[in-house]
Amino acid sequence: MTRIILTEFINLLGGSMRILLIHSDHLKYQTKSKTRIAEKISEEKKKGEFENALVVFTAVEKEDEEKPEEVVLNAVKEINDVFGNVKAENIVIYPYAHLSSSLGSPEAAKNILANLESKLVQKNLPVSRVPFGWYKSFEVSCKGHPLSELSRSITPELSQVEEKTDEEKGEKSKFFILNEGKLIDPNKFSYNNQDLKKLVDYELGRGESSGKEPPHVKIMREKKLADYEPSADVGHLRWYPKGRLIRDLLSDYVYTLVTDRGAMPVETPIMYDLADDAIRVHAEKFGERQYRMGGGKKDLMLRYACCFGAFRVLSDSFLTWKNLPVGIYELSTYSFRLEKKGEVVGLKRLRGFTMPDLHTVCADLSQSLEEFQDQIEMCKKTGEDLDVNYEVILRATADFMQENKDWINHAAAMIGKPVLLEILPERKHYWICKMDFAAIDYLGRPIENPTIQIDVESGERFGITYIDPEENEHHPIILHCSPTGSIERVICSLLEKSALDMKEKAPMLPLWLTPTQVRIIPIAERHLGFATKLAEELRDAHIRVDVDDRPETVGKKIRNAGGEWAPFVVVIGDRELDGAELTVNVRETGQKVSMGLQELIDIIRLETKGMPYRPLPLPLNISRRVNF
RNA sequence: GCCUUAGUGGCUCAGCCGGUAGAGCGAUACCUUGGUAAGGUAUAGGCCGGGGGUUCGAAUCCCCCCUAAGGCUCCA
Repeated sequence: MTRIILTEFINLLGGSMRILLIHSDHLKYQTKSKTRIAEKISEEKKKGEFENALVVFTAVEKEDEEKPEEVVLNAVKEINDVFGNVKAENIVIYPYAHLSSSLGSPEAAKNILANLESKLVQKNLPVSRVPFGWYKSFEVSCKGHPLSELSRSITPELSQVEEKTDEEKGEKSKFFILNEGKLIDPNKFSYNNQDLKKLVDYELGRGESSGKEPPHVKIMREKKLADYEPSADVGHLRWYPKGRLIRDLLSDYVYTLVTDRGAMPVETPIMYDLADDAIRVHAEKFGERQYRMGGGKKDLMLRYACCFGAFRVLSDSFLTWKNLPVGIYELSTYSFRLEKKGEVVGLKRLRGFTMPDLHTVCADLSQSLEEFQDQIEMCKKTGEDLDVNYEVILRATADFMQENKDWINHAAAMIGKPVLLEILPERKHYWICKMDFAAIDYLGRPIENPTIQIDVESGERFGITYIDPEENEHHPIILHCSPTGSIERVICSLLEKSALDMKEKAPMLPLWLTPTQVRIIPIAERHLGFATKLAEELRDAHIRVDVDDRPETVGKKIRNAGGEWAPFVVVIGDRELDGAELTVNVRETGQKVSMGLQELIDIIRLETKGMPYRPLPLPLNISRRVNF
């Protein structure tokens, strides 16, 4: 690992002292033989071992010879800063010529390093220096935390330290609250909406952490929706019938939502050949976070979204201006992202997840902006249908912002409440503008759900073209949109919301997503026949119903029905047998209501109107049900 | 990936200065045929996360690994 980083680092050429800082559990070295430029050392310096050490691999370059004092001062400052941050116990200066391709003279280097050592000693720091000019064997074990590997170029300019980590950091984004066309400093905005405040706090990196477990994890297991699968990789779930039902209903929902608006469903492979240049370049942006597959002759990666499949379909299609805009939709069962282990949590962050992915090909920017607005409406609608509150972040590059101020204002106004606006100084990724919708979880942290992005790179990269009325070829602009965000995160949001509700009322899922909509409880065995007949009628009316036929007390069966969040519970005894109305326990209100069967059917039909339906894929009788 | 904490019947947990593995819920059987949030009795169920070590003896002590939660970082 260390070797890889060293090699990469050498490629960052320039002129100035090069240091590579490794916070290590231990460093061990042993001198082997002298070179011509070896410094004289005592016997005890010939080997050394250090625990919890900040190892400073250092190369002195030609340029440093001009202003050695300044270089040393700046290096001392930098090393001291990092030392304080990582809380190491030792500092070890390790001459490492291979960091530079423009080395200074050995004499100058020896002086600078010795000087560096003595300056650090003056600051009472526990510093040691490894001998210069010897061939040495060494062993270093890197701790691996975020600050444990840093590389720096130290220049002679006073207190100017050029930071060169793996990721070149440019200018920072600017954040505003955008409300009714006005930009307001997030720190000065008076928040009526606590969810927006939580989102802003989190985005600006000052969300407080309560150290609690997100409640949806417990609920998803308790309700037998899903569970971890220990025999798979971390972050891959097994889904039980009730969870699978909810997933299927959500899939049906998004399918209808997008196809109603003209998108065409496709299905594409889950793995791609990295020999394809476009795929490789696009995939490289995802860096370490891809699942790779070897085995055969090909180097394959598992898809992290449907982009590749959609782009390949589009680039092989013959598109004309008459076709545009055109949407291609796919539900990625599954998408794969090799998230870091510590980042994987419940339904919120997975390595294998299901993402509705809509790609819309637009002729030009103005067409894409129009489509974008339609998609804002679509995303808003999902929040209403799922009964989840979204807060919105609008992100744009400075250029885009400049040229499309009115549109930005209009897009924000469509949300109908203040939104967080991030302005990026320059384009970092493939998009120039995106809108993210986030639900806020029980612990006040965002769950990133729907998203819309304007992609200005992929058209060209993947060779997607269309013909305009004059028969000229153009690369289109492509919108990426997930109207709900990943199916798992939707369920996550619903469960987190129910945990919040629990403080005030009985938690439940939206009626159209609830596995058991009506639970029928016969009091004694002689009521079972009537109960079953009733259940069959409800089932024929496309209502998910079951019968608790177990020989238990009514009290216990009521309690169990509550535990399953059944929105309607009907108790059947002699009174009902005699033709009286049904007594229905309504979970939402906690009331017992008398009504006829048809009335119950109508209530449910009305509340689930326009939403997808699937039958309950479980035995009608609870006694026959598998306990997962 | 790193730091911290945890892993004991299906679930929630007790036991943990080493000496035969416990409870409640759930499951099964029987009794009870009941009217709105746990009826009664009995029974079964455990490689104490995995591997190695220390010891006459390990759920318990030590080391490594796996898994989970929290934190750091990150979701292009």
